[in-house]
Amino acid sequence: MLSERRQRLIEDYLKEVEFASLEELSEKLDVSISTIRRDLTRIEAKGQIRRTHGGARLVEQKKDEYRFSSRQQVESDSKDRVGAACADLIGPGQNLLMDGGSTVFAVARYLEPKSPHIVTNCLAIADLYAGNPEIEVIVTGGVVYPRLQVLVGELAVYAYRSLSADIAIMGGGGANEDGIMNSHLLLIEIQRAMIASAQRVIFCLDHTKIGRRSFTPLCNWDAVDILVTNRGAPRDLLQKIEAQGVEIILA
Amino acid sequence: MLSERRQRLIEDYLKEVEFASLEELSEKLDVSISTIRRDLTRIEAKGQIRRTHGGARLVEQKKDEYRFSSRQQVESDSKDRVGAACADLIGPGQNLLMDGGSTVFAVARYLEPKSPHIVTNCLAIADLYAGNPEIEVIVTGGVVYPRLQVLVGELAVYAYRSLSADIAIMGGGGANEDGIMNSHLLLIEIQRAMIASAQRVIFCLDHTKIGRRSFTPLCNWDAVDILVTNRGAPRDLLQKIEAQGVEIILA
DNA sequence: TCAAAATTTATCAAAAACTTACAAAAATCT
DNA sequence: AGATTTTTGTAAGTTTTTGATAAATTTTGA
Repeated sequence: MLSERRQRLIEDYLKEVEFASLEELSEKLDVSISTIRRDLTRIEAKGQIRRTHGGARLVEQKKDEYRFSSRQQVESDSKDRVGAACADLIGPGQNLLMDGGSTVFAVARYLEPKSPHIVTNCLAIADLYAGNPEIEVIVTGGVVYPRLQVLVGELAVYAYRSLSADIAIMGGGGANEDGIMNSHLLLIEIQRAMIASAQRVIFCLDHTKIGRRSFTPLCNWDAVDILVTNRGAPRDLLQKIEAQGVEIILA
Repeated sequence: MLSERRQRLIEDYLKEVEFASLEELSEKLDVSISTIRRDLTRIEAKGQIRRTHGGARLVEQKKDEYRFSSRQQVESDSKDRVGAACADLIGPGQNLLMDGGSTVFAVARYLEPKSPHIVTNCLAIADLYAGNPEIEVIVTGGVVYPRLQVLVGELAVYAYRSLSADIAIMGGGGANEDGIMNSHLLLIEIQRAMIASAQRVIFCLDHTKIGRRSFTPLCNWDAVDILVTNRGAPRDLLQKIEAQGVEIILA
């Protein structure tokens, strides 16, 4: 049986029963438990289900308001892998500052098991965990920037300035050997406040962003502790970045 | 058995019987008391149940204002009419402060033609117009109050305090001839800041709220300019409120 | 109020489940 | 057909969950 066909069947089955154990799926589809594990990991990356000890459960679908309709689709596989790899770096109960943007949102989707404390100016992230009492979410406040569904302006900057956190998880519009760039001054103002308030700074940029230019310089690599990206990013550029003291993680 | 499946079963069982002892659950699910304890602790963290000595009981659902999903259905027709009537009071381009709660959300749904400027601590309202460039939405910031979809705490109060607006549109848990009440101190703190920053104060309370008590007094009728409610509210009570200088609008 | 009984919390070893690494099998490409 | 890539199953080591027990706490009943 083709793996893709099998994964489709698993999804369908989970939509019926909500939960399934690995053993149950293994018997039903007549493949080993390991194969089921791998399948579930892949399906999870697409966001439809969530793995648990011993099985998997269906993720209740949120309203489609936050679908990042245009961009998320394009490189969603890369973003997902970067998101999962970045989430691995987070310890349980840490204080996180989280940016807007689809890549950072992909990180957020994998954070549930870490029970983090999240401060964000991204409405989608706030919504993601709004009903989950195990995860404390603080929203910065600010003016809603319609295109990106993030909060910008004085209130947002004020909120980030007035606290300190373990880690800032950020995205960007592009990066080259000089540093990171983003598309809008309003966003940069906020990201600078985040960098200033966090002990460690992690940037998540899928491979399409590495080597791409954007409008305004945000910061140079001195300010960055870790860069999470995925295979496909130009090797030579990554080496130049690494030489500037940035730890690079390839998903 | 999967731990997550077991926890779901415990929830379901408690919804039937309201209370169950540890021993009872242990036998029924065929796991040790220790395991049941751990399960209950986890379920409690989600807010569905409360542990007691020797067992656990279902948490009685609050019948107050701030409870979206379930409550919204029940009196949605009343709330809708109140919402539409309140929206009629708003002029184009006015600055509004908007509370959380399902009745105020109903108002928000009718506001689009007015192109208002909205300041809110309610995530649902922020979502509603997040993609609409014609309506400026400012989010106050604050800690997400789980499953109520509102932001509370210092940041929210700070945001409301630091600006002024034409109208505050608010909800509440109940009202009688002495004034308006709500269910939680955190909410009251915020509502008081809203009242202080708005020129006019409009309360939207469907008929089930008029004459009902809630936990904590919020304000008396002096602070209120307009009360929007619907037919079905007790006449004598409305007259007493009107006598205190409140304009009453019956949807 | 005190002491006995019951319940909870903390701790630890065993069992179950997870991850990673690697070799065999299947599928795809040249 | 032969080489390369992808997929699958197995095995070793790690983590999580579970059940049992002892110490601390709360409740009960005189």
